[in-house]
Amino acid sequence: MSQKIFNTKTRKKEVFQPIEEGAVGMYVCGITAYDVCHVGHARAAVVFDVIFRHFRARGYRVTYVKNFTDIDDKIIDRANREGVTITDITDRYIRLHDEDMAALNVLAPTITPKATEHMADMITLIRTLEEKGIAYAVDGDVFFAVGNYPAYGGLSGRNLDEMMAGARVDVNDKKRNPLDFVLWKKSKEGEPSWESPWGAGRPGWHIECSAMSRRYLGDTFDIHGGGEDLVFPHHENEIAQSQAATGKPPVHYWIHNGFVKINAEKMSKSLGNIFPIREIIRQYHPEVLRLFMIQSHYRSPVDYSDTALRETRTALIRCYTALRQMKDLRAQSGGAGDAAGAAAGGYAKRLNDLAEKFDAALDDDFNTAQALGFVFEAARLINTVTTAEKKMPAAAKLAVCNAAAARFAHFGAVLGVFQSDPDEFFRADRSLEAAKRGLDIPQIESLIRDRDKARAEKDWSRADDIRRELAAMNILLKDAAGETFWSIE
RNA sequence: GGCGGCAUAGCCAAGUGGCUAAGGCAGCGGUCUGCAAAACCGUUAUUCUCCGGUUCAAAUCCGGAUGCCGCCUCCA
Repeated sequence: MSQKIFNTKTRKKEVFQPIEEGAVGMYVCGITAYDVCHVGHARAAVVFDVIFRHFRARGYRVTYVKNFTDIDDKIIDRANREGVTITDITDRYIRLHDEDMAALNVLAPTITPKATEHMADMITLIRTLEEKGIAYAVDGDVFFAVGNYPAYGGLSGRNLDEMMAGARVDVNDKKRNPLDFVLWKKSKEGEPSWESPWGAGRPGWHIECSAMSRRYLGDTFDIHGGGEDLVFPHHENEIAQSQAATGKPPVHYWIHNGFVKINAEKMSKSLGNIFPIREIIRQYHPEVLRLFMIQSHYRSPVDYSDTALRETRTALIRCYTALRQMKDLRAQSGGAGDAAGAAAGGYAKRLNDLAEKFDAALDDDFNTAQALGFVFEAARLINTVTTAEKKMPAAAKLAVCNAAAARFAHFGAVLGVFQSDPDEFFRADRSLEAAKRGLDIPQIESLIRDRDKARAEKDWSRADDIRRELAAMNILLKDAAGETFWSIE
């Protein structure tokens, strides 16, 4: 089974052919470090994290580069407003970014370069373009001449004439063509600047990615990713710069993730509907947000809402419930179990089939939604064995659970979910929900103890009174063999 | 104005030429249970926005209509 990838450049699903057998070079546009990360960043991060994880699970050696843009107008604005240096700003938001990513179980990329640490690479690239007559300097600024690069527009499916007709381009007297874009920008008084052959200035936005991807992955590499909004102009310009400089196409496969909408509206500062990751995970377990992202295909738009997250939480609880049953069963009866018994029920084979289908779904353009379907089927299978199967011998159940545990470890490792111990997960979930509703956990647990006592004495009416009292607080009780399990809502 | 995408059950969401149209949430009936809950079983789209066409065969391909959305300006 070969990997397939939808390539933005050709708008087709293509069979992935790595440049070097068994290896993948992947560059993804990271954040501009001037504010905290929001749901949109979470989606991009999770999407490419799963791609990274899947490639590794399939045995590829992956070099995953994700940059930080740490010099930019927005950063300068913020630094000026706060009266601090741009490094104060970028250090702060890179740190917060790293915290958020860790919370979401996003693996650290192989290399996380910063623009400001690659000035020499950028200047070299711009000089090359200048020497080739594709860039021109005017009064300390350097522009890329789109007219001298005939393939311009190849990624986004536009051509120069159409764009000229569109006319929504900014007016700048220095540019020869309104569509020319800046490679190097002369610094104004008091702005951060770097020395260059064109005087003190700073790089344009697009050049950093051309320079850094080339530095770490070479003139041509396998995969370049980012949000769909980056297709034009950012990635279009990146291709133009790189290819004009090196004479080679920089990227074989372009992957772009879809946007997150908020309650069916575009997320924007003016609508005030930006949800920072750190705010969301105060309300929901981080795996809820993560599962929410992988429930749909990475290219479709997703609509974020509290209702959607609540439903996702219920689905995640379903999985953790299965994992908890499995854990309990394995704890009660240790050992290898009866493999023949597991095989007899057909369970071992079904688990095996599901695991194969799971991997195949991800091979097909990273279809996490489809893969998740098989995960839920596996969860049902576990529940059947642990709770519904009445006549199955314990040793056979144990063997199924052992096999299922290995499968779930794989699902979890690739999707980046199910990373908590089930008891830990429910504890965290209860405490989040209790905090949201202002409920007092020790008080709840004391009521449950009272009820357990009443039940032991077969005082059913007292037990039911307590159940009703707790139900009024949205507390749900589940009487199990030894103890009463509870959850909120 | 230019470029592109999407339309599948009450809701979310896979499926892109041919087995019974995944899966999740919600609902209903049952099993289990002191009562519950969870779990399991069954059930909820004879049909994939609409109209034409291609084909032995289409949700899936082609043409058209309608509706929604994104990009073209900083943006994951």
